[in-house]
Amino acid sequence: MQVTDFQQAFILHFGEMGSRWGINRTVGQIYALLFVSEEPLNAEQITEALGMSRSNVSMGLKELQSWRLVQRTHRPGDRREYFAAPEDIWEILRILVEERRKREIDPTLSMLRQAQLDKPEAAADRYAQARMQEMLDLIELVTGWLDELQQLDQDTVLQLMKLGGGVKKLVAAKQRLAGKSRRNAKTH
Amino acid sequence: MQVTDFQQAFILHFGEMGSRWGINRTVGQIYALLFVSEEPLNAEQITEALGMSRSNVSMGLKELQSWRLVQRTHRPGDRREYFAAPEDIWEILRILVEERRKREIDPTLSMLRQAQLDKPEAAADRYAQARMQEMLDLIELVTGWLDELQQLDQDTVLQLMKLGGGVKKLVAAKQRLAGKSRRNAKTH
DNA sequence: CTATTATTTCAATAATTCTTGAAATTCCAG
DNA sequence: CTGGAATTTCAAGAATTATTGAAATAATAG
Repeated sequence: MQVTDFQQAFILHFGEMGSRWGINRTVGQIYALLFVSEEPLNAEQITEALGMSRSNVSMGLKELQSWRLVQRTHRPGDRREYFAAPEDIWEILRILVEERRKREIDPTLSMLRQAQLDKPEAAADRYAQARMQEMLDLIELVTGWLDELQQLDQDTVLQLMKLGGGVKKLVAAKQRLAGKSRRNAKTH
Repeated sequence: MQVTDFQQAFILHFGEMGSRWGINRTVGQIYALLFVSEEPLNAEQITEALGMSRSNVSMGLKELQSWRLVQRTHRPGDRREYFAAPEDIWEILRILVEERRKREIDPTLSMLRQAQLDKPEAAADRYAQARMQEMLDLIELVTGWLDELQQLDQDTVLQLMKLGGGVKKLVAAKQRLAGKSRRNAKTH
């Protein structure tokens, strides 16, 4: 297996961006290669295409699997494993959001929730706790919303995004309706 | 300056998460300290509170400034600089989104756009180009939408997020209206 | 100006992360 | 089973990144 110059530019870019994305160069390159390859590739092919060691490829694939970013397949009469990026790019985005959230946000959520169980005496600590509460509320709001977006069908999300700033009118309209029907109800 | 145990838990957590967030331990700790401190702090206070070297604090503050995540202030009759995290946590989120986008996404957007200028002959390259186009379209859709969200006033965003999955009905309603008014118009 | 304090830069070294080849393990056809 | 191919693990070395103290620079009070 040999990569073309056209593919190479993409692969090298992903390798270099890798460090900013929290993966290493190897992992970035492997993923880029799989992403632009029409057919699944086995480890040997990846090794040859990228010019890195076989063990490095093995570790890189392992990491990509822990991210759920590659699918494993087999060819009949061939006991080697073949790897591919998911075909659907929305699926890739969904997985990325989920995994990054699990690694980069959830641990902090736990810590922030834990901190709210305390009942600090000192003024400095009470201020700190209030700040942490603000952070916790914001993260819960945003991640909760992402959860709901993920439940939606793709077309609704697409329409919402294309709507862009136009969503303001819709939300305003909704507010008026809600206000009307709640005029005699208890607000919370 | 000395941090309390309550603050310490938060600071150490941010230090450890730093590597996952693409900043180093030092920078994470400095930011955490500023975030939970009611008053702005000078470099000397930070050094003492976190038990790291003065030069490390200087570099860390420099990096946080490049992220626009700290504000510099002065006290009358004191020529030292004082640093603080922005008061408004939405502002912090907005800046984080902007800066991460600038560092983690924009370079890739450029590369993907560049790749679309090619007119590859080989089938493999044509497939690769199509995949890059898919990626480009998705990133442009999402970042374009984030841009529009940032233009909106905070209350609208808050309402939208609280709406959660309920946005589906709204979008569907909007679709019906649009369909009606476009029935005799050219679709694009 | 000058002395003193505040801040930054920089080169060294400490710490961490990445990459590799060799060895160990797993897998399966025969 | 057994032998060889496929894959993973691991320890060592390479490369990168983080941290520090010392020196240089900048800022300002007197």
